[in-house]
Amino acid sequence: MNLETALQKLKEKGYKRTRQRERILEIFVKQDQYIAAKSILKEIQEDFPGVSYDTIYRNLYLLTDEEILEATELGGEKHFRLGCGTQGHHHHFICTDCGKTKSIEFCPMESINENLKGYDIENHKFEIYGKCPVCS
Amino acid sequence: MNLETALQKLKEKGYKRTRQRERILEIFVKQDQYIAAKSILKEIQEDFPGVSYDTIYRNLYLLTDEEILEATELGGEKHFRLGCGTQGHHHHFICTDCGKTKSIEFCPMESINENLKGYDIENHKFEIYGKCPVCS
DNA sequence: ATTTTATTCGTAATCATTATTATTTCGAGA
DNA sequence: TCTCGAAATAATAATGATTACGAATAAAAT
Repeated sequence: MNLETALQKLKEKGYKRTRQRERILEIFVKQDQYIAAKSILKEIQEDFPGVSYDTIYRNLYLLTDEEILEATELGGEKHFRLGCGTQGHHHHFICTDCGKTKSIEFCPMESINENLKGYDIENHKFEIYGKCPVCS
Repeated sequence: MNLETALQKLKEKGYKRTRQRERILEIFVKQDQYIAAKSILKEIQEDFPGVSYDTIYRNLYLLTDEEILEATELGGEKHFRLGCGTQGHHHHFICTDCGKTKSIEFCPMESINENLKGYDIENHKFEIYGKCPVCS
């Protein structure tokens, strides 16, 4: 996803186009990997010294809700990356060192055969963690 | 695993048998499911009103290191349960309303057949989200 | 330009977890 | 049984990530 597509998506939902929001998106467009809130804050502070965690988290969650970003948890911290909306449903291997990912086409929901009668399934998460070839 | 086996295991390693440690183990033996540190603390405080988080975490990690407990992360909190021998590795359906979980015996890692050569796999997560029968 | 409303800033609170230090308890050996 | 040193605990404070809040600001609608 590119910057303009993401901004367009926000505009359609009635969200305002702010400099901070733009800057956050830029970071994700540039770096195709999972990034921690802390790193986002640090990078944004170069342009907006007064930016607060409130702004960072509010936007990260907003963008995640709007399915522009995807979230996961690495080492006790939430990390975010640009969504893969166009590429169809898939999962990821995630490097716990650098945050880079590799797509996994296999989806466990296709193979699962458990008795979940009465359970209303809305979503699922399947992720493999470890070290990528570069980091291992 | 039963209480005596676990205590025996600790004794062999030279760890002392304390009332708190015993009580923590009892809880896990009685409830065969993942439990958060907070819940352990609450239950222990009925017998030992002054027990501190330090004691809880120190023992949970000790027991995990000694492979008596297993740890995982659910909803941003570390959870622990008795190690294999009773139930084995499994995953969860998690209700997004009430937070209750249901065990899923199926593990996608057994069925996956992707090319991950060069990737050092350390861990994985498979969770299904939705509404449990009570909440749906 | 004015108004409306979302968004941000600055700061404080919260929550889980970890660390510190003095005190207590366990249990091995006398 | 008693004593003693090591281990464990209690009480509390610190940390780090995340969330919350009121006042101020900025985007966009009229």
